[in-house]
Amino acid sequence: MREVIESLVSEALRSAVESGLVTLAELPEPAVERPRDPSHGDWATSVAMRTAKAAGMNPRELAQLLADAMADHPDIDAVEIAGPGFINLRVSAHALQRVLRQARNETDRFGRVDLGAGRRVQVEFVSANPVGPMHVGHGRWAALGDSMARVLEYAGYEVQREFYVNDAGVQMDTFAKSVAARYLELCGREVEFGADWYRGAYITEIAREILDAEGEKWADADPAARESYFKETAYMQVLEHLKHVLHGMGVDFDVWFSERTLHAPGPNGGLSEVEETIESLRAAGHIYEKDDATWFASTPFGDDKDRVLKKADGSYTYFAADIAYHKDKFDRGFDRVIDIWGADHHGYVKRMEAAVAALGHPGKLHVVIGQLVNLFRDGEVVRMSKRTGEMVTFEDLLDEVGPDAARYFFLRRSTDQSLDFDIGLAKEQSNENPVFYVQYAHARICSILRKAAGVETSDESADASAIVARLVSEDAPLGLLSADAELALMRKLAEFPEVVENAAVQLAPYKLTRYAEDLASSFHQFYTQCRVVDPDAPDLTAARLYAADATRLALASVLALVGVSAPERM
RNA sequence: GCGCCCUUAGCUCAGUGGAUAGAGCGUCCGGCUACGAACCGGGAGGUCGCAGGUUCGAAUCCUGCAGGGCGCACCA
Repeated sequence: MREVIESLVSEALRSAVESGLVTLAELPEPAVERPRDPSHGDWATSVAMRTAKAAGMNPRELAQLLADAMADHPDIDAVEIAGPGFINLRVSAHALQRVLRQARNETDRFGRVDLGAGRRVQVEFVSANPVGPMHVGHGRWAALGDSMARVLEYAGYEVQREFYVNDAGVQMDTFAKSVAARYLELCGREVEFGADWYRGAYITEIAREILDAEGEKWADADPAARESYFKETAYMQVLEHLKHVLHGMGVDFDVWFSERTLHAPGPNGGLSEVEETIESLRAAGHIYEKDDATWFASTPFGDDKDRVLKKADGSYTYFAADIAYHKDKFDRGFDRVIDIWGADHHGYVKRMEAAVAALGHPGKLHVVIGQLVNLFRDGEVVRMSKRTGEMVTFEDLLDEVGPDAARYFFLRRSTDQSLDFDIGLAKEQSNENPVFYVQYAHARICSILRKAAGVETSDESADASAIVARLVSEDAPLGLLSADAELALMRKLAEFPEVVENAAVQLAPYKLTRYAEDLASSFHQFYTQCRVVDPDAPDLTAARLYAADATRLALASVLALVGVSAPERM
């Protein structure tokens, strides 16, 4: 619809200039917007005010000239000049009926836009260290990344979801030592704990599982062999656990990328990817040696200071591996790479962008910073402490509130806003809970359809699509839909493609939950004001069933983008 | 000290340089003998943190200040 309005305004400007009524050196942007106040119509343009000075006219005079040129379009019902020179446009019922038909005919493709044109984009998210359970922040980033991927797919991109596994480095050694120590304890041995070792209860659980499976045979084994075995075994257990928990919320990754592969020697004992990456940066003149270390000159790309890649002791920094990882991503042919990081990593953004630019892909990396989650229970802050092990994990939360509520709540706020998550509210099946509000609208529509078809709600064999196939007719007289609530519902449905586009462009899935609530609200109002099934008015019933079904499909689509189920009964 | 994010109704938050700044919750008042009341309608509630600037026009852009969060490693 936006395109229609924009071309309408541009056309009016062009013809005004061509006919000599207005003198302008160049045609301005149409400056089309959605008025905040519905009484100002469906669309408005401020182009007359922006252009008045250049045209040497007063804004209202110019506006009137343009308005006259737009009034005859079949999608436009009314054109008004308002305030200092706004041109307000009201969309015709004819155009709104076309939207209803689109929603019905395009079903689960309604609202798709082609921003991506098949370009390949990778979304990397969660990437929790494989040494312990995920916290609720990881849950938020999981919901965020997956929904972003869904909406990008809907917007015409080819999307890959990836999880970067930090399975190299000292934390893995610490992890192995910690598990081994608990194992020895379980075998009744005296052990001494390092100050920085992991002490969570899950460490003991992993140790116990190894004990149960293998007995005490590792107690007297060579310490190095024991640690190495425990590292791999515990790592695999944690990795499977991560996959399991994420899958429980409907998040499945295409690729689990191991950091170790970046350090492994290349074919025939050649350079590792990390080494290769440094050499290619060196060839491009971005590397120098100082104080026995190898440095990346990141400041020319906007970083605060240069960064060490290879330390004086010969080992590589995490950053070096991360550059190699991003080189690997671009070598795999992605046109665009999106990383979702926790707020505690935001200081890292500049250097990573610098590295990507130095690799020859400036501007192709987009880092989204996800703010943290504060847990509440019925209004009280849930205090958590890693030290005491007093902690609500992502898995705990998912078990308690379920995947629909978890995903929905995680996506209700903009990314750069920290999130207050109230466990009590998420579980509540009441009008205070927005998940239920939206799902209820969907279930209610399905109920109406069952009613109209004479199907009992208890009859589980009849699903909505089957009922609709024989109940809702393409010939429905949509011209009968003229009540305020009916038109408002149609207008809200017409917004869906714009919402998808905004959510995709701005990488902002929270726009979807907002829209879902708006659409549900428009439907509930329609339901209250307009009786759908009325045996005395078969034509009106047919038209309203058509509108209800279009809404059902749009609600299902937006919930699918959020990753939340659309139940037919609740 | 430096950098990034945040500050909008009692609470939680929307708001693309546009018109009288919105929503949900809470609060007060109403609506089921018709399709699901897990719903709907109405009222009260604001110094958009503060101060300058930019312009036809600023919650939005720029500068400074205050408050809050998070970072500033040859850690990962």
